[in-house]
Amino acid sequence: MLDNIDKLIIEELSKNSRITMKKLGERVHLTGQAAASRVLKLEESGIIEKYTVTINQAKLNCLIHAFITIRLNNPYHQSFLSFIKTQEHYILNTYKVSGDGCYILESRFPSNEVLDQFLVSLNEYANYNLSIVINKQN
Amino acid sequence: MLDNIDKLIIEELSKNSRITMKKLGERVHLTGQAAASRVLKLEESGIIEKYTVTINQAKLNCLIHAFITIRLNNPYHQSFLSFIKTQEHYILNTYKVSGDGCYILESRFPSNEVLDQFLVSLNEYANYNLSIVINKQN
DNA sequence: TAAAATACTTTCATAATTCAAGTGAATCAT
DNA sequence: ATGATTCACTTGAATTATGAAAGTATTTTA
Repeated sequence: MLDNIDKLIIEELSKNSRITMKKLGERVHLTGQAAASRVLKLEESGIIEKYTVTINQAKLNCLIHAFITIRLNNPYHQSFLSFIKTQEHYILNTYKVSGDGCYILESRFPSNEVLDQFLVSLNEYANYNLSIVINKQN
Repeated sequence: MLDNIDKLIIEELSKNSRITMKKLGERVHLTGQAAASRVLKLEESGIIEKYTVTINQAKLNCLIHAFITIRLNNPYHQSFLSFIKTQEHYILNTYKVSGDGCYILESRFPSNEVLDQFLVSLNEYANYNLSIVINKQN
């Protein structure tokens, strides 16, 4: 289904999604038009989901990066999930998981104070386990 | 440092980093040229780190998405970290964390068999705790 | 083996980008 | 206060990329 050229295209777009089709074509030994039509197919097939940007959160004063494992005692998750939706400013990702917890949240906070406030509110809905990121390995 | 227009620009680029500068300008009521020069500044200041693409891993036959919490018994992490580097095909991200574990790995595997093999190898270096993602909440 | 489909190239009109020059407002030194 | 500098922007023009259409060669299908 995906040949080597498609894989190269995905690799190049992962490195820099704003590359022009012409240059992308050069990298994979195709014309810009041929590259563009392959990319269009990758989009239509849903393999390429979206083009996005990675932001240095620390420079935006979101210094605290944390994973929060959630344990819910009751089977009614909706109120917890609704609460999380109100906090979307801080929550990068919410994963429903098997294993130790019910959910894993990936989160960003500008300060310990804000994190503390969040955790106090969170505690009304769930027990949690906090892992603060010290460093992301390259 | 960042005004509202910059925030809007970051938001738009997060939604679609392949937007043309002309259209991006329209969204924030600027000319394409002005939008491009703001984007350039965001890049030079390091706030925009890179433009990338999100890929539907399931469609690439990487069906299993898991978080693995790592506990190391000994203080010599290097052999573990070297091992992880050899497995980069499966490891999306490695975070050093405070809290329950020493590291959190975000990983992708094409099958249970491959995951099993990985865990067997991993066990030579560390104890772990596996959380398989059932679902990512929108 | 003929027809159809696929993946590509070439060509060209259209559109976006980039560069240079110019405007107006805010800041700064005198 | 005022002239100079800087800043963020616009305008205009040359350069470059895109997208559509037509054409080619190879593979697939019936």
